[in-house]
Amino acid sequence: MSVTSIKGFADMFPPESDAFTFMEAKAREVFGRCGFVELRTPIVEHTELFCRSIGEETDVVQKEMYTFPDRKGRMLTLRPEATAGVMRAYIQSARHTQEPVSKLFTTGPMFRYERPQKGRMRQFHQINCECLGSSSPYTDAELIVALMTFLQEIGLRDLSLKMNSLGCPSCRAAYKKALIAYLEGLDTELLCDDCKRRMHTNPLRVLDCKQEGCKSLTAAAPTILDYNCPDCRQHFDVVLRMLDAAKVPVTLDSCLVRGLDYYCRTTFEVVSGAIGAQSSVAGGGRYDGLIKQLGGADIPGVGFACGMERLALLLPQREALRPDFFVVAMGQGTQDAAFGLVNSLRRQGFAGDMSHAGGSFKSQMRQADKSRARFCLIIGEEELAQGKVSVKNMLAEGKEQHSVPMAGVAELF
RNA sequence: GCGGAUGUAGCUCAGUUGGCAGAGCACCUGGUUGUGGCCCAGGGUGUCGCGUGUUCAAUCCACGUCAUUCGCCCCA
Repeated sequence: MSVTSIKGFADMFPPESDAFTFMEAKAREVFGRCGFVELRTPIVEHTELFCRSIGEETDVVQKEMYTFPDRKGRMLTLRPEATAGVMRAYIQSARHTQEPVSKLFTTGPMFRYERPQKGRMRQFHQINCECLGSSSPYTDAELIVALMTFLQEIGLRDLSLKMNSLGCPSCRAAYKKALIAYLEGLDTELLCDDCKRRMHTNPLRVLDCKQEGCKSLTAAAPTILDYNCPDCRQHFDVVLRMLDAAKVPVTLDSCLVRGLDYYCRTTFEVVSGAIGAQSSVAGGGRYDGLIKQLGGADIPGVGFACGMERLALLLPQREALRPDFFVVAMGQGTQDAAFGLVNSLRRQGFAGDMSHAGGSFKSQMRQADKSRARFCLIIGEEELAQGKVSVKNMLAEGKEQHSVPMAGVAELF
């Protein structure tokens, strides 16, 4: 083959494409029930938007974005995540002047230049929900319950919800100080190279390091929850209480630190033990300062993103849809009648097919079987002459078959 | 950006101290002028990823390269 797809960019045929359609439909249904409306934003944005929202120092911005100049030299970027574009659209449309709280749902492809591996593509797909305009902890809880309901309704089990509270800018600063003091008190030579650097630039990320050495060193580190100020603590307590009331099991994880700079207070992540190294299937949190930081009003928000490729790896196998019929045409002049019958049935809302290539009777019967249709509709010269169709139930064991008028076939379904 | 593994038929994979290229599945045809699945019999022109080297001879050895994949990292 001369031209192939780009590394990390996948084609999807059934059953994978069916799985994606299914997930999107379920998401619209579940989140729609929870009051979310669908927002579609462009795939390409000004590069600056992502630098300002995700954070200039993050890995995503530093080395993972698809950034390029357009024909007039303006720097554009293929969105690496959805939240920034949603915020931009929200601010640009002055949505907050039309409604006090906006609940927005969006889905589509995202792009990051990373090394592909299981559950990680360069073009990947996310389902996103953002709730803007409410700082209530009930909003955090509602969003998380909606997410867990969605995951349950697409058939996922054995997921765990990890939660943490990063506090507000002021109490987080106090925690950072304490954490740095703790880290400096350790034998820092035992930390990995990344963590030696990170402990000053972004000390919270040291907690999230996967290296065994770092893990054991940080096991006794001060916990961010202990440093949450009374307001933050109370906020988080209400969230946890509401999740408990909603029977959503939660695991507190003081090491859960999100990779994007804009998060504060509630953060959460849904992980699976069953899909390899890329185990995080959904993640999100509160980002109260983000809209203001992007030039909008001082409006709070919470949201999450859900990785569809990773969900697809966990999705239980679903049986493919069974068509209602397959028409077999045999003999002179039968193909026109068969073509008409297929169209008529399809217009009545039934699903089915026929072979346009003809072929032997046996060949057409094999196609009928392969299509998994419930009924095989046979039109031969004899049937044609009588205006009838022989109907064979393909799911029955024996040779059950009977003849019905062509106009009355649909009644059998 | 860094490591490991793997590239042989449409798919999953065998294979040879270096000597004519294999299986299962799938697909097609037939066994039955018009009855699928099960069974049986047939049906393959594969640049053995690509390039270079070693050799009388390379799918096999060496080097390079590209691709895929699993990890690291990062994140959904």
